[in-house]
Amino acid sequence: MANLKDIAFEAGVSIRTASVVLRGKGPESRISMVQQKRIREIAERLHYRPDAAARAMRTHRTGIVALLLQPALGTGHVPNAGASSLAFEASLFLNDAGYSACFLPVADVLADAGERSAIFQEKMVDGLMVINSAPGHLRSRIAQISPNTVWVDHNHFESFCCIRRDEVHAGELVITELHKLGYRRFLYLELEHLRGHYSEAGRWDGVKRAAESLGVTIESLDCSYERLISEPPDRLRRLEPGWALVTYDGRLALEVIGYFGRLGKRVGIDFALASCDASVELGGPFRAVARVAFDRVRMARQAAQMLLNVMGGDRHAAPSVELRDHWHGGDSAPLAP
Amino acid sequence: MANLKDIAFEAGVSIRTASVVLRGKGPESRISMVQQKRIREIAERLHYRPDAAARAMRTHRTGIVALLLQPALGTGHVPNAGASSLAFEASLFLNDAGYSACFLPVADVLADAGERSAIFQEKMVDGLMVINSAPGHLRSRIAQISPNTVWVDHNHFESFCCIRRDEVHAGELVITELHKLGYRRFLYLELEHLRGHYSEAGRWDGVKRAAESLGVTIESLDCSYERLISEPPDRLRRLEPGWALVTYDGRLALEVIGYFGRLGKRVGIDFALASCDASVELGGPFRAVARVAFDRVRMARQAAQMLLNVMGGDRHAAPSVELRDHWHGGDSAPLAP
DNA sequence: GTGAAAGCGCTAACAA
DNA sequence: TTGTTAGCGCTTTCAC
Repeated sequence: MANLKDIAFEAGVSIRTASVVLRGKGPESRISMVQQKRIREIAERLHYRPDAAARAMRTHRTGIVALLLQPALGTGHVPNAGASSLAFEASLFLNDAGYSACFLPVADVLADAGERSAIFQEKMVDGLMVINSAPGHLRSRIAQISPNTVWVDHNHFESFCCIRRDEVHAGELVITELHKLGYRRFLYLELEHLRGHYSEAGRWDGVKRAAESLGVTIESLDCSYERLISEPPDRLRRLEPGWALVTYDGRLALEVIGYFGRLGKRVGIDFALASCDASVELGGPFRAVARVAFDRVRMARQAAQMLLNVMGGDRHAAPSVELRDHWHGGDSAPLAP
Repeated sequence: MANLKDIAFEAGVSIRTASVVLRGKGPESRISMVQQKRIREIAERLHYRPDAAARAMRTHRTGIVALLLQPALGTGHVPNAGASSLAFEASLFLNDAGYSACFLPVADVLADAGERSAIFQEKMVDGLMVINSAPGHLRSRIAQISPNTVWVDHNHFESFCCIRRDEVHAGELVITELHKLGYRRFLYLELEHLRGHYSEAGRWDGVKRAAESLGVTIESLDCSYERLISEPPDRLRRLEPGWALVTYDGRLALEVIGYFGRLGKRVGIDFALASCDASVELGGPFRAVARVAFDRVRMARQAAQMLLNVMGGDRHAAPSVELRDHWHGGDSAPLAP
């Protein structure tokens, strides 16, 4: 495989000239257009491709960032749909800026030194994006890997380099919007086994606070995804008309639809349903379920931009933000009967 | 940040000794245990982390592999659930073998030279895994990037380095199993706008062939995901008892459930349904839908192992395979009435 | 057992 | 406007 020296030799110029031209810095260095064209042609003819390692060694920039993800509950090693779509979208923005994104399980960072992925044992990444994982003792480990870290949708939240959703607002929004539709009694469904993610407390806080300030009835019910099917709680079966079901996330909403569907009950007709989160699970035929919308593309773009700013050396160009979502009426929570 | 020279100086040994010890080759080089321990302690104290770029430059191995993915229809830039879970699982196996996986859109490879991601313009990856994408003119481009390529679930299939599902068998299996349950009339739902993926022809071939050889009735119906909701085909509404619905994939099955659910009809009770593919979309409350199961973890492991073999220099240790799935009865297609 | 030194391919400072 | 050259941090051969 041809290298710069070969190109330079073939073109009868110095290595520097070849390097400058092939990096696109020809104009700045005022190298004649004829030379530039010739050198580029020769490079192409010899199938020249720069050696990323050599460049990285000189410039102390690898062009690689790591996106840390946490496997979803009960799915082996695959992150939940929301986190992975966020990662894919962020990855694209980073690509456009010349970076490549490695997707890695956050557990690797916490592992003992010898067990960690090469990418963490070695000096390899220019930056890090931690997505949607709960463990708290991550910070010091992360700091050792790269000072350029952005925390996305994470419990850890400080003045800079953090971006997440305003979960309390999401909870409040669901209740106030359903209240406008005439609902006065709410049953909030949350996960039985909490992961310790801030959204769990946040959404319930918002829901409860809004219900209290509006003076309406709010009950809560714990349920695991699986139990909704294997032993559906009595409280659900006894649900009377006029009550609105509010779920912690899209997955629970889906389970509810499945549960009632098996009884021949129709969402939005026989019962009202809204979700605090519009994750990808609520796509497909359930895209019209009432919920707080969440623009993951926007969040991904902002997160990527923050990381780019930080890697550019300007931490202060990445002030933390909490994003607010808007209500998406859908058709699963029509006017209260 | 400390480098090998610092460690060697601090320990009063040569750079070579430090290098050998810290790479864990101490025993082979018969370096005294005392020295080894001392050097490792010093490295830890100085927070030594090897420079991946320098190592890569010397060894001509970067430890990076790229996983090429194709965005799903209508989802912006996110691959479908099946492809991404496969990628995540494969990524884990590669991690264990010391590699880090960059997730990249396959479109980058096809882009013009200047538009391609740095990772493809430069010499950066040790290997490539192409997952589930249809474009045919990919091969020559891929060959330029890395000779170490494994094709997963892809139209391209030759003697080595390819792994995919036996789609014809999947189609046959659905029909023969439903036939055993007493069904004699089948309506096959497929996508209206084909992507050109081999599974589209394969599943239909299998379904049709099995139906013909069993001498039963088979009809097919084209439908897009969206149209199933906006303008549901008349043929579906007129579906009589005794017919079994067979869908191309899980997403279509989900749309069917949604469509009938809106009419208050229950899957597995009011109509029979089976899917040729059990993608992640059919998780959650719909995990019991009858289908051909598909063990993506197994496929991911095999694909990763093939890639490792090829990168190890032994292409012949990676013969192509077509994986067969088994039937998963579920509860959506009970004994025919 | 250990050390000295060459060199991987590239960039950038300096020289001409 | 272009060429020369010193390293970046590591691995590895060879000499001791």
